[in-house]
Amino acid sequence: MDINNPLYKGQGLHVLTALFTVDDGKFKVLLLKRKNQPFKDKWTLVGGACYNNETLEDAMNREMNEKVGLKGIDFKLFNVYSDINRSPVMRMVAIAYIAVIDSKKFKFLKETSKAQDADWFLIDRVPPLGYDHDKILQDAIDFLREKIFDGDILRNLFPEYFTLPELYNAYCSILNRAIDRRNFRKKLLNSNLIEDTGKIQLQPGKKSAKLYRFTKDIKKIII
Amino acid sequence: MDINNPLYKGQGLHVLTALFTVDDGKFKVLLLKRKNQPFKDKWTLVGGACYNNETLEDAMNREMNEKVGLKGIDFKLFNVYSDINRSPVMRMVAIAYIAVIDSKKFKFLKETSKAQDADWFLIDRVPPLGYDHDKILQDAIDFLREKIFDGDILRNLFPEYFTLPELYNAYCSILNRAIDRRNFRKKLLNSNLIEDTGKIQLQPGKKSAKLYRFTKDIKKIII
DNA sequence: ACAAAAGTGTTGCATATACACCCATGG
DNA sequence: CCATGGGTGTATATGCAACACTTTTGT
Repeated sequence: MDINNPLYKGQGLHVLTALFTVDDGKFKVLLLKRKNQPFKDKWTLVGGACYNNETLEDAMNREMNEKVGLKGIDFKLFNVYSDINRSPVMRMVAIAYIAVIDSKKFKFLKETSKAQDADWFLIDRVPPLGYDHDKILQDAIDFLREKIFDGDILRNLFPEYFTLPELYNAYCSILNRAIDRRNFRKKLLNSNLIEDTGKIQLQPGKKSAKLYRFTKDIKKIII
Repeated sequence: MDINNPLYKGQGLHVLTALFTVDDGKFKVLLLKRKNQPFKDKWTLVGGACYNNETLEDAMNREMNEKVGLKGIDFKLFNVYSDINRSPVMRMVAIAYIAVIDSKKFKFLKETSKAQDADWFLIDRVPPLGYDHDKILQDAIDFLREKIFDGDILRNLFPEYFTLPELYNAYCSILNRAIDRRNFRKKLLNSNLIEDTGKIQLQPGKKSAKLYRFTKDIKKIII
């Protein structure tokens, strides 16, 4: 390739994550309020520009830390966005990831040097977003709902132990519909996705529940 | 973003397609022999750099035409590759697509201004490729085999009519294993992926076979 | 005793698999 | 009549959906 061809110049890469949680039975997405132009003061998904000396995954980890103070999040690629004018600053192609985390174990920062605010938003109370993030978020929701039974995409929502009713409620919240409890138990227990830990969770005011965990061997989703 | 930050400069985008066919019952991939540096004289997948005034899809169509003279191919995203040194020229992130076409209807050019040679290679007779295309090709094969029953990814392999035995042979070639013929028929005919055209193909030396076509409404694969 | 949540089985239906024979055609 | 390849049905197993009652615990 001719590195001096002007058609190759001035291209950049965005990395973005639609970062979800289920908190108090509610399906939510983490948004941040931008501190800088473009789209200053607008809410967007978590992300930013990839440097030329890092992989996309490294960039996503760095941005997650810089913008909202989160580290060690697993994310999965789900799409790529390349409309020429999706950024008003320069040509930026967005690589879009999805992640689901436990909002009690992964605490975001309300303000950082790169964002003036951040918060969990109910999925049906999302304000208009900057860039093309409205569409990207909707695609991410569709992707998550489509793939939720196909792998361990909820692993980081329950990084340690969990009871089946907890997992069940997370599924129902994300899918926004009731699932049959008995069928859900059978399906999950017959999969090799989760395993019994032998431990019991004593719950005040409730019957005790068995504790499960995600199995170590990752069952990957091919995007 | 600070457009003058040197960390944002000098990034480029590759678009690549692992372009497959089934020809004479053999699963093959289209490779081209590079005319220019880097990797001059090496075989690679079809692709090239994306310009800053076109979408990735436009770039892929243009490269497909420039490098091997093919137009109007449908391709699907399957992965992204961002190792920093995957190109020796500059930082290039590769967006990788997959496509399957009818080698009798889509004729490639042996030589173009951008490639000194091109050819279909048996999938198990692929020479060492330039860039990281060996890995990308292997990922593409895995993806295709994983998704082959989930959508119309073979639509362009049979752009018009086809008989069920023809489709059956394509599946077996790609999967590299025998499928039960009766079960294959039931599965495909019960799906709404293909439909009977009412036409019959008279075949010299064989029993006539019904002709089918892919249905219009595309059943999309969420990548 | 009652309220709240955990836990458990069966049946019917749809889909996937395994498997063998008949039919049409050309030579 | 035979070789080639197209076309078909049945039986079994497995996965999915619908459905209600019992157990534990705290109040």
